Amino acid sequence: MIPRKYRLKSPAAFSATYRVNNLHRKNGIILLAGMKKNKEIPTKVGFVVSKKTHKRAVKRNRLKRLMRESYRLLLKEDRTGNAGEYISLIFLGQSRALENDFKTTKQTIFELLSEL
RNA sequence: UAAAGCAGCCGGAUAAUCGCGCUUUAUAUUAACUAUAGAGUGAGGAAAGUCCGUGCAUUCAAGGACAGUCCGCCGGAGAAACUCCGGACGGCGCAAGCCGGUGGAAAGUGCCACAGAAAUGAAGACUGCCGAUGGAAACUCUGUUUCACAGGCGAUGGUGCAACGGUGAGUUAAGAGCUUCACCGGAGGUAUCGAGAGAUACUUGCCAGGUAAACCCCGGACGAAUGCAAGAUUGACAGGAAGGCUUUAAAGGUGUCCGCCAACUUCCGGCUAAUCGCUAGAGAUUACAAGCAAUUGUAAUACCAGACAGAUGAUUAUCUUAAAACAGAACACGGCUUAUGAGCUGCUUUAUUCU
RNA sequence: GGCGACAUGGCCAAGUGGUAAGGCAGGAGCCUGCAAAGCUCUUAUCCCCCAGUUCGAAUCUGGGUGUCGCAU
Repeated sequence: MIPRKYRLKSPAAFSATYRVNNLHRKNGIILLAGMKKNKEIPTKVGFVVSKKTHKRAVKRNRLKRLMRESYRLLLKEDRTGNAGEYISLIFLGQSRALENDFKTTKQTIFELLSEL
């Protein structure tokens, strides 16, 4: 789990990020990036796996945890690419990504961040 | 040994590193927020489905009548329940055992397609059986056949899920539960046993479909509505509609009516943030006692998730044969139902073999 | 998390316990010189699934699955 100050929290922030519509897809995971920042604040991240993706809460939570852990480790290793230039990021999990293990998920997240 | 039945257990553990939620302590900061460090703690047997029942909260009412909803063998347990335990009866199984929404169809109404003479009304139209009497025919002339018909009968009709108890015999002109018989099924009565559901025995020819998971009748239970996104507090922001003089109609609250409450103001609607609600309980564990059991009582012990974009993850090692199945708390609790992995333990039944 | 509704041919759908209407679409035929229109015929043996009640269930009862909605 990542610390609280790096989390995207308010519904308004989520809808603002969706409006920018800066999409990157790979391997069942979609990355949405918000606007570029003009002052020094932490980049906030949200993780979403909708109920339409899978009915069971266990599998949805599993995917969210894997994505979170991947981002946390990349943040710690300082390998997030240009992600620091954006105000907010959202990772959207889709049904294709449900079966992936941790290593695959981490590699996917890394490649997505490199595309920014 | 094999095949079954019942009851119960487990639902990974330990360590290290990197991390997260909550509580709390210390330090920094005037305080709060926040940051750092330490300590404690952190998903299930179904947390699920939301199928029942409660607590809790708000609004209305606290009265009466009607309606409505639910339940339905007996006894017990329980806060209550489409709940549990013990029994009765019925069904299934060789058996251990399992399953059952199991009051009333003779209070009434409805429905019973097609087929069938007829589908509920105790009908006897029809098809039939018998044959007093009268007529006719032929002959072998005590009679036989045939026609009409008063009457007797309810056996015959093969359709249907179902045909007015069933099967066989007797009786008879023909026949029939026909107070004739045998066996069987049901119903009533009496006696005994049982707390009761009911059981057993004797007896009465008493025997007149099914459906109530159709309306209904009987007996019993229930304040209603809305659900923690209930609701309370604090702070900031900010409305909309109707009526207004009289009459009529309509208009607020509870299922309806009466009644009652509210009536110049009433009704509707809030938005945002924070805090509370929020977890010490019809609770958990252990022991003892009562009871066949469900369950109850007493004592001791500890406090054991409480989030709000929503906490349990990642990597490695060891153990176990293997670490897998179903699956994630959101106010709480009692049940039911459904999903599910690898096994283990105990008892019981049946079959076979050996002693 | 809470509350509620629905499921009938390929599509839209009616159906109060007794053979599952109708329209559109599809197929075949008639008509026409050829088409369109019109006419005739045809397509449900699992009425979302599994049990139960009943002689008989799309319909009644219980359980499950899926889809959609409400406060938003």
